Amino acid sequence: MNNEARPVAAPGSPVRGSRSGQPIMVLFDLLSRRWAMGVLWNLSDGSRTFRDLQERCGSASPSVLNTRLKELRSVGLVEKAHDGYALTVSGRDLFQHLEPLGDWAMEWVPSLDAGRDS
Amino acid sequence: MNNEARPVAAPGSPVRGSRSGQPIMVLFDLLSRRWAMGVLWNLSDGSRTFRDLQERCGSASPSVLNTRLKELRSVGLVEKAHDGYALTVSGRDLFQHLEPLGDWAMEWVPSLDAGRDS
DNA sequence: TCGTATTGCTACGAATATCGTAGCGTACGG
DNA sequence: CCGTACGCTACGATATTCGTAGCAATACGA
Repeated sequence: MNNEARPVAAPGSPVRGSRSGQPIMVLFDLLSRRWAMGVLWNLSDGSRTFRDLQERCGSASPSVLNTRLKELRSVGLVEKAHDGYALTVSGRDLFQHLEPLGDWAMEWVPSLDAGRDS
Repeated sequence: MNNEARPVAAPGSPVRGSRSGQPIMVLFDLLSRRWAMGVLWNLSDGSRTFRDLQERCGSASPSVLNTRLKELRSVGLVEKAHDGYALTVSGRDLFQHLEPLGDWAMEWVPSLDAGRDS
């Protein structure tokens, strides 16, 4: 199959090219997988079902979504709740550091149009 | 060719599945491309040459690196300096929101080993 | 002027990741 | 039963990334 959860981290050993094994690169490696951040973001305000999550992530394919969920669960950022998936304590902790990006993005995005042509 | 800079954003229109067009999703879409965050991170403490960046990014292939650089430049986060590449003002601004992740990662990574087997 | 080193970058086939769609098995309500 | 929603798997088609080779331009010393 193609949607196996790729190993995450093992800091100090090369993962997806993060040869340095620096913690931040391990984290970037994880977060830069498709929809990883989107899942954290969408779980931030409460637990959601698999299919709900799917919609909110631009109809991401179930295989990738499931893969991301496995990975995020394997590193203890996400867990299963009786009513779907939810952030763990450290998941919420990480989200707090992601949250400011939301405000930043809202100021940044308009400046994109500025340089877009007409 | 394969290493064309993919369009970034156009908030409101679907990009790589970010159907919502929410600014944060536009940003996530950009940042989750391979090495995007790594480039920002490695440029944070001064300008670097193309090849220097390459090394620091786990020997990322030149094609991807160049593609990322094009994209990051096209959205005004990175610019060419006489001695390589450097963050722009808003690039540094964004980095400030990324930086706390470094500390977080250093506390988080050890907890990964804990649950890794024996 | 001739190496030769370094730099920025392109080319391109092979390897991976992601998408899109179909569909299975379970649980629940009517 | 029947319909619906759920979590999730299967799998071929696409898209992205890797790995390696190599070229043009610049800089440096011999």
